[in-house]
Amino acid sequence: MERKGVLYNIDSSIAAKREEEINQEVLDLKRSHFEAGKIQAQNDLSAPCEDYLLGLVVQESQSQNAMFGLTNSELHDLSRDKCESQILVEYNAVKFPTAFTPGDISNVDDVAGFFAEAAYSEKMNESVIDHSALTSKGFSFMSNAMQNEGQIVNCEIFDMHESSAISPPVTSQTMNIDAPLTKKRLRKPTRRYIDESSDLNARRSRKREEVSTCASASKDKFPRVRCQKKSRAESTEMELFPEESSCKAIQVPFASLVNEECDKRHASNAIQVMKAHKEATVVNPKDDATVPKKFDQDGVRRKHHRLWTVSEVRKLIDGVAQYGVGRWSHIKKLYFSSSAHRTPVDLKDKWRNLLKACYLQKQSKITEKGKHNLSWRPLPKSVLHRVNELANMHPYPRNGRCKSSVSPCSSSSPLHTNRSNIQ
DNA sequence: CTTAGGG
DNA sequence: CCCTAAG
Repeated sequence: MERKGVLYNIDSSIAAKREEEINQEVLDLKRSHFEAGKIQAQNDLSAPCEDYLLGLVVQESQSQNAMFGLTNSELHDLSRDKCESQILVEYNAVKFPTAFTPGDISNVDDVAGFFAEAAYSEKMNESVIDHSALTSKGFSFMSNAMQNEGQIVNCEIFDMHESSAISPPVTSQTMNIDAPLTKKRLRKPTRRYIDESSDLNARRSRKREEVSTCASASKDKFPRVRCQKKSRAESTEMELFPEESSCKAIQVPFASLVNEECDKRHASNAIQVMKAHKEATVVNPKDDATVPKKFDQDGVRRKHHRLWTVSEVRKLIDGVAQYGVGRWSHIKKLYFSSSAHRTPVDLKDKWRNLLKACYLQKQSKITEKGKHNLSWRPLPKSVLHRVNELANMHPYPRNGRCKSSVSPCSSSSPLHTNRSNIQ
């Protein structure tokens, strides 16, 4: 208020006294207008004020303006500010001690309706309308005026439509006041339910609950709905993201697991096809497809199926070529040290599967059937060829003889050393 | 702990 | 991939 400073500089006592007089006049007039029901909206609130101030200023212009050196517009602004703020602050001080601040009322659509409703709410001393309801209404009102997100978030039990739909007639206010109350009574257990469900889910180490900062009108309905309905979609969506590198426990319902496995198989097939395409020329694409593991509810039941990439298969083949079949731990240390998964047992199983695939491929080649099994089709022919060679050179212990007979020393390049001893 | 083998 | 027996 620099103008006030100007006033005080000129003559503090006179200025203060004159200001008080002006404010008092404004307040009295405004109150009389309001109580007479003439003020019903923001337009009505400001219009009489300005009209009055115009007259006041005109009147003042002869005496006070000359004295204080104030222009008409300055005085007009000064008085109008006080007119708008103080009268409302006074009312708010009575009705809503904490809900209002001066100046927030500028966008109010229906002042009279709001005040009338407030008065009605105050009249009802039933326990149903507790102080929180009143306060929340006040906050809601203010939020509506300010369009402030933070305020709206704080006011959780409020429906914006009801506020904007409030109309001056007192008869309709019972409906307006009853609707939020019933909703509130219904929503309270909802919140508890949300907490409980979220705790339950957290205890099952499943999904996290997102805090919704949405400021929409019906946001109060969202948490419960999302908490229940979103679980299915969100669970599948969450597993698509790699959690921690250690693949800590995430549990999924069995149905979800199955479906996702199917989806992953398709996706990985596409990836493998691409890799096979690349593999023709490129050496080793560094691609450990980060597929999250799956665990069962009781703990580490089953890792999610991590599909073997072509590069992994090649690494495995190289390892087998170098160390021989059966020394899976060594192969794992040398070739799969980077990947935490792929235990030696996994390598062994994969090798077994590779041999099986190779055998099936040979069989299908013999029968000359065009239909290939989809499971091993994405494997490039070079890989299968090498598997075949290694299968001949290092026959699987179960099928062939003992492995020591064929792999006495780690032959670095087993390309030509394969005699057709045992298929 | 590692490996082989069945499921 | 999981589980287990055997070394």
